Amino acid sequence: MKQKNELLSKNQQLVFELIEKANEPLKAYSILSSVQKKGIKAPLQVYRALNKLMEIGKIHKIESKNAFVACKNNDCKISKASAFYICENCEDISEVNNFKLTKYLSSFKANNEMKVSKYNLEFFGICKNCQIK
Amino acid sequence: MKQKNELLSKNQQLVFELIEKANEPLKAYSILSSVQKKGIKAPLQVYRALNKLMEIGKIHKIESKNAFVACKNNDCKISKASAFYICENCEDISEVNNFKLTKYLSSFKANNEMKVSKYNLEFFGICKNCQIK
DNA sequence: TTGTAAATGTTATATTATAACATTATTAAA
DNA sequence: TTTAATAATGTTATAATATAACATTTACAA
Repeated sequence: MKQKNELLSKNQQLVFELIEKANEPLKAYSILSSVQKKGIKAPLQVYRALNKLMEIGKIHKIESKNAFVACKNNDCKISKASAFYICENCEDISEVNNFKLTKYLSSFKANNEMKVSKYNLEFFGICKNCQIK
Repeated sequence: MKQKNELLSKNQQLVFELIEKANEPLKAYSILSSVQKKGIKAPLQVYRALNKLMEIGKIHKIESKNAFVACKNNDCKISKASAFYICENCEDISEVNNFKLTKYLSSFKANNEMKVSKYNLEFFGICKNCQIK
């Protein structure tokens, strides 16, 4: 099986390290400005790395925010199934790691409408921390 | 209860009619060019109408496509819970109308992480029609 | 009738993403 | 080990998506 930690190219490595170390989703142009010291000069170089990283399941895109996070599910099988909690108050985003949910959605078939090969789910609400305040 | 068919303003009406009649998700600038004959001149006028229509649940945004569709679930209760099938072959998009799924996701709580008030789910795959070909 | 919120109109600009084309690196097969 | 194919890179320009800021008008409840 293709491993998630297969060798990354130079640009892919730079972009991935940045995303992995961040404790929040990063936007493409913010990534760009962070890696400009390291030789990446143009948006396209970032987008190409991002696209590749998504393809191999090392990162996910938070569609509603146009931002990118490292995959926390260290299992390449579910790299094409992503789910997130997004706090509407503090903007904190975390990946849902719930086996039942993954199983339920991955095998979801309604009226035989479609062979589902991938999904993305974004839950919005108020996170635990913000509920206390 | 606030009705979904509450009175819309002029611009909101124009934009909504267009989206409702379309048989595919529409993009903001495509909407703009369609309504330019009818007095709407600037992107912002379209975006403002779109935002309002989303707020009251008459349309949804397909986040992965930056496109907008009319809500097919004629029940305002679930206007904040949207799910779609997206065919990766023909780009056809349809709203999932599955009570069990809605119920499952609306009441989803994992580790008490978050009070979920809204979600968006996008399934990708190959639609029935494209599977035949 | 008047004050407030919502909607509109308008110009400019910010943000996100890809097209097109030239070049270089990597890899697998002959 | 050459060669051919694929992937990755570099670069400039531009397309596509979305909001800021400000002035004005409309709707409507107090």
